[in-house]
Amino acid sequence: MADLLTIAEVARRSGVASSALRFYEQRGLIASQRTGAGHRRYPRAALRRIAFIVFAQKVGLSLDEIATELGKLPNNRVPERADWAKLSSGWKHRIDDRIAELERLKAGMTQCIGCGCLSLQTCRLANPDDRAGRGGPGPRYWVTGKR
Amino acid sequence: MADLLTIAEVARRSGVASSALRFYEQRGLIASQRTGAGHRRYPRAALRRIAFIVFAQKVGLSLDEIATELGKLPNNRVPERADWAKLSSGWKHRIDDRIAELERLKAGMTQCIGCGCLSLQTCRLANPDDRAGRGGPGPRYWVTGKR
DNA sequence: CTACAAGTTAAAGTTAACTTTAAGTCAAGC
DNA sequence: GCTTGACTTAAAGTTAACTTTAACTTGTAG
Repeated sequence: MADLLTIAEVARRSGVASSALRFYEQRGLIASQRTGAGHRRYPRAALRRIAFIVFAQKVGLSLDEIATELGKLPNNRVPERADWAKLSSGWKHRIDDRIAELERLKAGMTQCIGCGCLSLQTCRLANPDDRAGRGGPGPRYWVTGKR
Repeated sequence: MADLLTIAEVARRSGVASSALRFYEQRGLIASQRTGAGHRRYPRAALRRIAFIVFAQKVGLSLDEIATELGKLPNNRVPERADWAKLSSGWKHRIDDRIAELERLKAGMTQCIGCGCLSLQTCRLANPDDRAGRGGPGPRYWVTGKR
């Protein structure tokens, strides 16, 4: 078992496609050594870094945010357990916020829709951040960005 | 106060941009009458339909799915409270699934990362649907589609 | 020596949900 | 008669996160 992994091996073991790995490298999320032929070789530690990326995505972080997080890791040594735990410590709040929003929506299904008040103007459940209140063109509205 | 609303009025009252309303109409999610000049006019009931769309999006439905749901409404009369409630009854399960996934991720932050097992191969938290197990090129993988 | 599998790059394509732009119509006010 | 504001359409642009494609290079097996 070699110490360095090919891109195909990393793809198989992480479940992340080779094309995605190249894309991550291009975005600066991961790095690789090169063989004489220009082929990528990954140290075993890369797998954990990739796992972190997948995990963070599930939590809802964008690749830009993940890149920022990864930038906080020490670059003079291989990160250890405490380093990873430190990065993910802030996620709890984010997850809780999202769960709270979903709970609110769930309550709204029976209460808001049930009572017939399904109106964006008045209903705080459908319109918690007073979306209807914004005037002017303003910044581009992204549904995914709102999540 | 007129019985029919212009697109600007509907946009202001719903918080949904005019361009989005036209887009929804193009997608068959909403409909409008036209004046002699070809301008759109909306009956008051359209506001509730639009509110439903916004609400459904927050729950996580795609516009395609919402279109399907809206197709289940009676078309021989204006839908009433019971009709709307019926449509949204199935959302609870969906919301609960998503909440469960988030809870799992939250637990994984302290357990999985904390214990140092952050590995896509072995960890059921980061890899609940055995993502790493899929072989071959397979269908296109969309992060958003997995949510 | 020739196949073949596996790797490389750059550039273009994909998806959802809209927004922006360009070019034009129409009624009302001055 | 002309400007203004609100509206129309069709088509192209935007964003994130990748995938696909095309053209090419390398190491290894036979």
